[in-house]
Amino acid sequence: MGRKHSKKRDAVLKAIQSTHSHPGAQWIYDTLKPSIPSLSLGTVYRNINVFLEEGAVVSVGTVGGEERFDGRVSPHPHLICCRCGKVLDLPCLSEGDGAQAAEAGNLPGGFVIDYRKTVYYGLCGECAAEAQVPPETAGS
Amino acid sequence: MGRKHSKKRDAVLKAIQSTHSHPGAQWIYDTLKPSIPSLSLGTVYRNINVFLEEGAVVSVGTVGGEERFDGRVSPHPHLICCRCGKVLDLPCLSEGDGAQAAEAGNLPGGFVIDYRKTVYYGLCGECAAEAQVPPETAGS
DNA sequence: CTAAGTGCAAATCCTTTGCAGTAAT
DNA sequence: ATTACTGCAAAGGATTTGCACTTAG
Repeated sequence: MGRKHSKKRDAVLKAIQSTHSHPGAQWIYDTLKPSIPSLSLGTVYRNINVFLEEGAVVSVGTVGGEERFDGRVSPHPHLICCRCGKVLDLPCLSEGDGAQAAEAGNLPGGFVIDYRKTVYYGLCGECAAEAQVPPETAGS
Repeated sequence: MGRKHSKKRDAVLKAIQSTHSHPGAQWIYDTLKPSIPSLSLGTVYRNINVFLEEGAVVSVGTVGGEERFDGRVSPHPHLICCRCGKVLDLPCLSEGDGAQAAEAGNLPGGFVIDYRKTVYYGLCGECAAEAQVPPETAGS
């Protein structure tokens, strides 16, 4: 139970917190590997799970089969680009705004809500632009 | 492109639409296998992907590593039990209520929203009850 | 007949785990 | 010393895919 200090764990957490890219495990590994050559992917996974338990990191969800994380743990919605998989924050909206409505009642069979996740899907700026003129289909 | 008729495809769709359990591929396979012994899991997966493209089915998200689907395609929030993984509908709330706010503005870099997914996490009635008196820790 | 659908098994991909060695307390 | 942390590689589980065969149009 008692947790010991670990440079690698610190590095993994810092990597997650230092980016807005909502990274997956592989990204963290690739990013840290150059400066910590002895790092292994298994350690990245193990430490991510530690952070999730501690609440130091939250999961944004799964994009293209890969779980993505966020070091900003205050509840806020996310935008996910269906085309490139980019994940963006939507800081303006509080995640709590609608939760009350649901918590107030109408919940099936005594369901107790803990937290909410809201994700908006669509196209990021770049992909929206490129979608106008598809790569190969440069016709029209 | 032209799609042909397929009894197995029909069966998979009906299976998804006939339940409120928001099934995963394996559940669909297990459910249909007895009545269609020649069914294979690969076919289930292939057809699910067809439905997703067509919009006949939507993905609720990934629960415990498994993707879960919903035959009710009108946007509505879901409840997911963190303990048993059960997925429930929250039919009272329209999924559109908050989307406008986000679509109105403040979107980073020209992001274009297509649709939204809202999921509430917590404990379903049964798990909330059982959580009071944990299986092994029958103390207190 | 031609193209789409399917079973089967192998292949992928992401993630977890067992074990033996390393590091922190 | 004791216990946690880690590398490595194998294991696991979900999903996809190639290929030969079947079936719908």
